[in-house]
Amino acid sequence: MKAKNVREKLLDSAQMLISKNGYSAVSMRAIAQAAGANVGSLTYHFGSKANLLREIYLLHTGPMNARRMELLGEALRIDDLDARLVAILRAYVLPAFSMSENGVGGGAEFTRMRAVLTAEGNKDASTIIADTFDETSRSFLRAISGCIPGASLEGLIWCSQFLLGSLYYALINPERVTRLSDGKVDGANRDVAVEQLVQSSFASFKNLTSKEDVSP
Amino acid sequence: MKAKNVREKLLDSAQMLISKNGYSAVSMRAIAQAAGANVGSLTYHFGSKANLLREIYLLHTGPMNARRMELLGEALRIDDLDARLVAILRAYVLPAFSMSENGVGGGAEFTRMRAVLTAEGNKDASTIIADTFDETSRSFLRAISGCIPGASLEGLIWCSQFLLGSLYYALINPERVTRLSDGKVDGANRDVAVEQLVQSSFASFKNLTSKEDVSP
DNA sequence: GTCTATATAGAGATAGAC
DNA sequence: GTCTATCTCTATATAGAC
Repeated sequence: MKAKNVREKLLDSAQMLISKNGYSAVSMRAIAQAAGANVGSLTYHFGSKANLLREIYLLHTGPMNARRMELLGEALRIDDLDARLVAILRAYVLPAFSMSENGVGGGAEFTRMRAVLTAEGNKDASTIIADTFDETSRSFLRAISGCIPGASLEGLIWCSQFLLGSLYYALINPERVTRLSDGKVDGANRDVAVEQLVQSSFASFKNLTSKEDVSP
Repeated sequence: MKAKNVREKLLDSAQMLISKNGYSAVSMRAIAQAAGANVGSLTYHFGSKANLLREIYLLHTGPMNARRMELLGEALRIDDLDARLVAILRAYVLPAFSMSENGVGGGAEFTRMRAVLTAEGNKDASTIIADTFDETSRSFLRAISGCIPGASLEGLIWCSQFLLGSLYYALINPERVTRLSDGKVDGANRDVAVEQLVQSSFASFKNLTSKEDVSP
């Protein structure tokens, strides 16, 4: 835990506030205040609010996709198709929920921020988000497809869409889990969330297996 | 398609704009302009932006939950557990995707707006959203539970969380489906989305069936 | 019931002192 | 590199004409 300079503190505060309240609702003043800095320093370091957002993305996208691809590579070495599929799904989900040691490469807060930005459909954000993650998604789609003989493209695409939606919502609204279970299930427990998500989407994907193709 | 008065037009425009861009990003001016009305008329009819949002909710929540509960009642009359579960899931999903004839009672745009508001975590919104839908969710949870012998509460809660997340994301980001499939799958086709979502979550829920309890 | 005009506050961004 | 001060624009909300 080394001391952070103002620039890093500003990036942290921005990510934290935007992931919680959305991009439009968070003012540069609020970001500066949360970082214990001044408004002027924001424009000095980043020039504009849109560019501040871009810098946050640049900090995470590369490392996060690298982690995903590395875990995917390991998963693809598994022979058993079911075990491989589970490993692939975990490779996709894990980096979205937890960061690497150096504090970049994904994590729940960054993912939650992405979820909020996607929902807002913000112009500043969409140009940045655009296809940053699509290449990785395609690699995972191919890998998943290889585990499910006879699955239709339509089914695969929709299931992967539902996987991402489930992932986002688990981070956006964990309170609902706790509330709906009368406190018996903790929505904020991310290890549990990851496992439940992996199991749930595994079942969905497996369900796509061509029904005619059940020869042993 | 009867002629709409200014008040109704303002409600429509507000819902449309907020569902697309988020609550904070949409100004009262933009809402008034989209409705072909004046800013002053907004405060006259609704008093404040927060209350405008409340009125949109009041217009939909009652009828939408009524439709869901009616469809749920029909589903519960089905004897076969698998067929019943599918019907229950469809009863939950359908009203979120399409309105009743009178133009209220849910629909994709209203649901999308709810998704965006949840993501933004907006204060004005959260007090309104709060527990408006929780009672319905609880009824569905009980009904689903009755179809899956031996399912754990934890599994049921998480699967229902993933269902809602999938539903929201299907409406928030349909472009991703189209883009990821190179145009081969149309993310905007809501009939298909509903069926894919029902099938996918059916498989997830069924997967919760206690493995020990497979006596015929 | 709907408009124009306006009050007040806050936004993003800039210039220049230190 | 970080601050203060300020410019300009836009926000919500209000008051009063029609």
